Amino acid sequence: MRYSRMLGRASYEVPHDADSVNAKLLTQGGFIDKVAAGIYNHLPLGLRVLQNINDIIREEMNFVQGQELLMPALHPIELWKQTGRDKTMDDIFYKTRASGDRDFVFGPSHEEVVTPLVAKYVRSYKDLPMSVYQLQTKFRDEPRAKSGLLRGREFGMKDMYSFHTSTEDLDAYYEEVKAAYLRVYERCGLRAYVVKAAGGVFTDQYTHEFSVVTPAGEDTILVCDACKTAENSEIAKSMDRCETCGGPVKKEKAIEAGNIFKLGTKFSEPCNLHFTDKDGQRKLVVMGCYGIGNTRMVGTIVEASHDDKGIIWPESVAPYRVHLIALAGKDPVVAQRAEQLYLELLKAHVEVLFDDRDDSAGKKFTDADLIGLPIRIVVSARTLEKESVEWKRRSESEGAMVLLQDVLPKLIA
RNA sequence: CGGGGUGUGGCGCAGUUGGCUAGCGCGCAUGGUUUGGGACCAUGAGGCCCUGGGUUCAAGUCCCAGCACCCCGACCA
Repeated sequence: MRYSRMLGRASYEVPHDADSVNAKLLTQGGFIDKVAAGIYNHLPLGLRVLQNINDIIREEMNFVQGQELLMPALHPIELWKQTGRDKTMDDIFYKTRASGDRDFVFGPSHEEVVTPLVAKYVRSYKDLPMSVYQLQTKFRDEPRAKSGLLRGREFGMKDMYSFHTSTEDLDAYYEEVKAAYLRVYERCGLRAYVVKAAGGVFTDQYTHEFSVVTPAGEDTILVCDACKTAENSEIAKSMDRCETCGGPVKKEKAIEAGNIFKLGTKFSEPCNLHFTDKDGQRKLVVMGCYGIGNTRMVGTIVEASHDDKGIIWPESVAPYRVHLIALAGKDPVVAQRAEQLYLELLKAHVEVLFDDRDDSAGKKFTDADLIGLPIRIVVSARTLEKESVEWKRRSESEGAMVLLQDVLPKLIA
């Protein structure tokens, strides 16, 4: 991508309403744009990050036999009346009235949609277990949207729902998903811990949260590095030994980046989701649900991975791998060699952002640091004297010269 | 939903006890000089001063109401 053509540009001015590191850096870097409190445009650069995260999530959900589908964002209120959550979740609904005075809500979650859906197809124990997921936009009228992408009123979420013949089967699957979640965070460059949680509007018990350690976190957790588990400090007051393995614990600030619930028959009952078991008896399907806020992940990664100059994207989610900078000035040869290298990388399908603007070196370096792509490659008169480029990683302070002819092999290797 | 703060070109801000043509920096456009860590000079474009009422000869400025955004609480992926 040519930076001169891209929608969204780096800015030195800090938005006056940027209330957190992720809001500030993502806005200045041209990744997101605020439309209203908790509602954002995901610009081309930001969407690429989100898509990379989505790809990782998809791979891990597919690995645990999740099947991707897509449910609607608009729900007839009747679906929610079935479970009574039209009342209990009333305060977070965005509602709308369609012609004929029919009421709809913008889905804050999808149990009320997925359970009747699955009930249309599941008849026998032979149809179970089964699990489906989607990447969808959720709408929740948060009393206080804030912190950039960390708490929105409209936000992206991967929600998966699993269906089982017994609690034992659910328990086993739950552990598989827990492991898959930890892989998602690890692949996104985050240190996450499993935290036992108290539940919420979804269920009374059996829930775990995934907390990512970062100073910007709102929660304080007590973590155990030995077994990767943690306790919320509100629940486990002055604990100094890990409950699970007895190892030492330490206090950390953390962001909740996902959670999983054992729903049991809470939804299968009101939604009439039954199956016929081996013994010929009609029984309720046992359910679990599993959520990761994918848009929140974008913000979380920035909170966890930045310095005073800007974002430092982990390679796995970076919007482009290479930031190619041409310091050509009025020298047509430098411009041409940089252009040549850009085309060569493009042809080899290297994800490259090419700063082809007619701007000073300082501005280009500053912008590159802000945007935070993993590898910065500079082509200038100085580097070309040695038939080379300067190659510098965002995570390191010093670069090195690399021969032009070695650039592509080094990237592909 | 309680308490506090802010609203002025695209962005960040200033604007005196109400007063005359609403400023500054960044960005943008044109020309020129520059080019390895946020370049410089010149010229120029761009403004329902959040909205609606009111007070006044006169409102960006004062009063009332509303809306939006931010902060602190209660709630959450």
